[in-house]
Amino acid sequence: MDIREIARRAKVSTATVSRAINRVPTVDPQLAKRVWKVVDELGYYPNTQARALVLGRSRIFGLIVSEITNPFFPEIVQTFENLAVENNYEILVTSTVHDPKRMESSVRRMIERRVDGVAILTFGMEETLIEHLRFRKVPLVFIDVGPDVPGIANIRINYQNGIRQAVQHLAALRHTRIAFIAGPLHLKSALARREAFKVSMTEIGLSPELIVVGDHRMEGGMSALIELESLSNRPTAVLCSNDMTAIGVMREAYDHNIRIPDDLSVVGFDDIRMAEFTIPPLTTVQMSQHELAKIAFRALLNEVECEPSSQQHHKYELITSLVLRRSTALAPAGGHATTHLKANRATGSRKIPAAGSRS
Amino acid sequence: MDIREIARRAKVSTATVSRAINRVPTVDPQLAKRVWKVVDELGYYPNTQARALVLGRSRIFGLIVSEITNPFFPEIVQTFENLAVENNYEILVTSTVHDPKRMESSVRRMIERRVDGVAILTFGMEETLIEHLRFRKVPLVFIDVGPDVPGIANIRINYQNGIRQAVQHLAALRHTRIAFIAGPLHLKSALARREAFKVSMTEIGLSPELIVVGDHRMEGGMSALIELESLSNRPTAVLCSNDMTAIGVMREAYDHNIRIPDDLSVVGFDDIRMAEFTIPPLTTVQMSQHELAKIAFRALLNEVECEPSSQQHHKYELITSLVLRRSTALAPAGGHATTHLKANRATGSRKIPAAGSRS
DNA sequence: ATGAAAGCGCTAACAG
DNA sequence: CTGTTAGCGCTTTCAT
Repeated sequence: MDIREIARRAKVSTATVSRAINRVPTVDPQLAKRVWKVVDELGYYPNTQARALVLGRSRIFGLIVSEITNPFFPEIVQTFENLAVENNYEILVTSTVHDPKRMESSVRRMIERRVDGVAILTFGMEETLIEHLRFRKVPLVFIDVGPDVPGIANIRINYQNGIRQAVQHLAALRHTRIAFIAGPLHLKSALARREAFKVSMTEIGLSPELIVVGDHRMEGGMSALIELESLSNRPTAVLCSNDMTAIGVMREAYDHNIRIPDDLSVVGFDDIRMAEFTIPPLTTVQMSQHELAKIAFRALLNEVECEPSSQQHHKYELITSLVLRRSTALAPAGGHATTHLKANRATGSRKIPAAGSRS
Repeated sequence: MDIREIARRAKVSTATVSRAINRVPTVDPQLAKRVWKVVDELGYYPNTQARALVLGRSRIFGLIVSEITNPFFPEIVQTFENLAVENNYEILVTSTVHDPKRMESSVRRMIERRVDGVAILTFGMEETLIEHLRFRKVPLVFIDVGPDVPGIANIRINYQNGIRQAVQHLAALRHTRIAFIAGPLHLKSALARREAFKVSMTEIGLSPELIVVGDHRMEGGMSALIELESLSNRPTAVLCSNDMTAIGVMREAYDHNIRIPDDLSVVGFDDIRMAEFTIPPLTTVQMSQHELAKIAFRALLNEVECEPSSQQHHKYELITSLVLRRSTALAPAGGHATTHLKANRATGSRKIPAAGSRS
């Protein structure tokens, strides 16, 4: 069943069918109705591939993510898809799963399907692969790490804002020994977060010395906490480079009978959905996945639908900001309202040897 | 840059280029090499749309899920994609987000893009939409709820196995008042789980009377726990229709100072990734998302690549089974090793009024 | 073994 | 306003 069949049955030419379907205004309403009638009766759907072939535009946007199973991404994919549906686009999602081979195949598949644009929302990406896309003049949008060249939209993340809020929130809670668990330092995003922590601490006269490095996974958070707790000047609060790390910290704390937030305040970063569901609910720096996806999609759409003459600024920014939940409290050493809780807790045994002089 | 350009530069016909690229064995190795050289130099990638148009096969599989943000699905999408990449397929993922309009657009998009098959891994789906697909003879695979007609593969989920294990595990721990928090009962899957619970209880001489209904979301688990705790014969263990419900139960329990598993054992269903990360780690019935995706993909591939003559049985089964973590313990009323913990806990205040005679 | 040419389903000139 | 027709980039007979 193709456009010719419709034409035959409606007793018009294929051109008219095409025009009717695409709602070209100049077509006679009588004929249009006749066409639509047949279309509906037969349940005809135009073949998008053929259409793409002649139009030279596929109406597909590519979306490359690190891995869809990372809780940071599903929200992004969903928003991206919603926007795509609204605008009659299709999306082609691929995960790189941190594998160079997969990154390559991701890019290849995008090119083969002739996508109209690609959002690369991934942590780290081979520059050479990007060249393939650039070479073909495929509109691109990057998060955070994109090369700073014309024709490429970059979404800059303002890490400083949210991290400053987090640090100041903790400071206001009388914390002075605030630790930071960094992510893998070969990632620009992890590096940027750590730097933001350093300046935020320095700004308020605290020295950012308690920094250990994790891996942005729960395991890294778990071992980081152990490391931190074995220090002589243990922290009373810890800011994590992402939420999974914070979840690892809370899990390890649970195993060692360290109470969150009474004994230790913890703050995450990202605000993944799960952050609401942890015990206790996680106070974290939000980097809105919804906003991010929205900006990325708009950037792509803008690049595609507008003339290349109207070269937009190609600069987009995403602000981060703290969302308060229940994983932070007044510093325990201060002798405040939390004191009785501390006393209560003292009956529990902490399994990590206390090298320093807490309590 | 198209196949003609390659042909021109390699001084062969487009037919030869096509044959070389598709590794037709009869092509002269000399020529093939010449072609490949040009292809590599120019970075040529064949246009998949054009290819699909002439071949009549898109090499795209559709994957319809309820919502990608539901933690049950990302794992499935990832596995499905991995398999697709291995087999040179593309995937077109759409979420229905429980919206009839979106279900319709999902199906329409699948048809428009001429997918070679669709896996409908969703909870509930309009029958009429499925007709559109069937009408076009698109190979289909369903989870659990598919109509039992030829040409449609069905993945039957064996709920009974895992749920029986869960119930017997709880019973072995001396629990007798075992509650069940069901999912939305208009879903076949939720219904099946509840039925499995009923027979599992009955099998071992326990009456399945403590059943309340949730919504498969955290909120439902939270209010279900409140409901359960206000009963005169409060349960000592609760089996949940899915993991999100269990997480809601644990969260509500935390707020009311009910300790898991000391005061209340909880078991989930699904074994989503998050189940490992909860506090405490959740004992749950695993319904392997990895296996599910694998079966679905194989079913589709089988349907597409094999002659319709070799009508396979079209029946696939996924077994569920219990995975033990740390959210279950001996029933508190039994006077066992947990007693001292109970005494300890007694100092904490339970905010839900104790209507019955626990303690 | 290779090339010429037809055609996959659709849209957009162009003519009428 | 409508129809005829020439491609879009590719694969595949059918000749050679």
